[in-house]
Amino acid sequence: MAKHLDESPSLQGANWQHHLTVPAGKQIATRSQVSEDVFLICGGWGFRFFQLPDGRRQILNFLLPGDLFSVTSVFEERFHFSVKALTEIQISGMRRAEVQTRLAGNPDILTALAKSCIADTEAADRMQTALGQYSAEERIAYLLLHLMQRIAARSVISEQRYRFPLRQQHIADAVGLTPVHVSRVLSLFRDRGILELSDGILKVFKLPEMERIGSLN
Amino acid sequence: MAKHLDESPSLQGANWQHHLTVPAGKQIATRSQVSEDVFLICGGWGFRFFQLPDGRRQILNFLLPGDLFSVTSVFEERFHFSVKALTEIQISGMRRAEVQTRLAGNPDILTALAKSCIADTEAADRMQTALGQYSAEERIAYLLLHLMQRIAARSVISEQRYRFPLRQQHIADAVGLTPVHVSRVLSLFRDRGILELSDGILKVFKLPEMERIGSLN
DNA sequence: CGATCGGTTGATATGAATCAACGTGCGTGG
DNA sequence: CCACGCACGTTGATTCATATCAACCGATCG
Repeated sequence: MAKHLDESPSLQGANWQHHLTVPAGKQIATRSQVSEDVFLICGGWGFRFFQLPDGRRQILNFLLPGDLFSVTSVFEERFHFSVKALTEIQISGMRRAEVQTRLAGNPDILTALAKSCIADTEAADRMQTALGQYSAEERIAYLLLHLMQRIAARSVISEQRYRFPLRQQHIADAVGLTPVHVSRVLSLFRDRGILELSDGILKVFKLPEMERIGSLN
Repeated sequence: MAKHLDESPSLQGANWQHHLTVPAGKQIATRSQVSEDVFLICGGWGFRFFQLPDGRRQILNFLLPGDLFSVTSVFEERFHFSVKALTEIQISGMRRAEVQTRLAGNPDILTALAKSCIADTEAADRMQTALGQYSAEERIAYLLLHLMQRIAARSVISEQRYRFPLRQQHIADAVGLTPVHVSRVLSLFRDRGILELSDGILKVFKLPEMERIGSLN
């Protein structure tokens, strides 16, 4: 990645940090790739995934503004996953060495990282549970609820209308179903008046019903 | 937990750390429980899991000697998961406050925690991929391979014979299948001469074949 | 000796995958 | 401006993988 960046020498003293904009659909990082930088999402959506040799792909999570690609990249120079832009996306890269020296001198950063680690671990555990134990309906409801929470934490939402840039293929790859089955389940939810998802907008009509289906307690 | 421990006042100055032995099958920690301690497995096997209200259970991972229950417990006093002893188990509990003060003064501890976090995250990502994308055979082969690696990292193994205390129910709960299907798949592996699993011993006859089935690349 | 637990096996049911066709909107190039 | 291709979603028919239900076995234990 770092190779492509505009070093922006005009901002003197800031060469440990850089920003860039990536178009929708572009792959940003690849498994096994080594990078000197720790990346943060500043705007737009991305996702982290594993690509299997036979074409199957598992989306591990979606990256929203404020997310690091992964807490692990603060310590590990090699990605163990790939990352793609879902929408056009702004990312900020910071030199790992710089992040680490700041970390050593500033306990607040450690606290922030720890918080992030806790949140990621819990989210991963819950998703693992959803994939291992849940039916198709439950998984999809769970994914939507989880993303709604994350969206709502970042922007005010009204009338249960969420900007929602995932295609059905992304939902499928995240919850381990085929796109056609995702389509069927979403149609079912629509028919039952629970929610509607189209044109990048998710509208929720029966939140309690949705929680009954997809909440992981 | 801490309530039950023998405070062992004979070891003066060591009241920030204590050890205990737990019998097989006993639950050690429960979701939402608060603890002052960070726990480490010293001997035996345990597992971390989510219990769903309807009885379903997802085993998140298995805990082997040297493992913390979770890196997150160093920072978070509340467990977001439950833990059970699989075999009889020895665990060591350390006061979180003490761990944190040591952490502040000793970068080696931070490095160790970071390593552990990286390993856990990668393992979780891989397991998530297995659950989302893999067939029954692939999942079981993957789980066994993963555990074999972890066992081999802790003790010399010879002749591809592993001490393996899981019941089929545990395998089922870890990979999201029913015990009867686990039985069928294991029988199939046995019939094909790939491996044999019984009496707490896993014997692997065709490692390459197993890796062909269950390796996550 | 009966009860319980863990595993095996067979018959059947079911949820999701697969295969295929079709519709719609959209961008692109003629 | 139109025609075409392509991405995305929908729907129907069928297949397939795994779950469910049930019976049974052997070992272990009180």
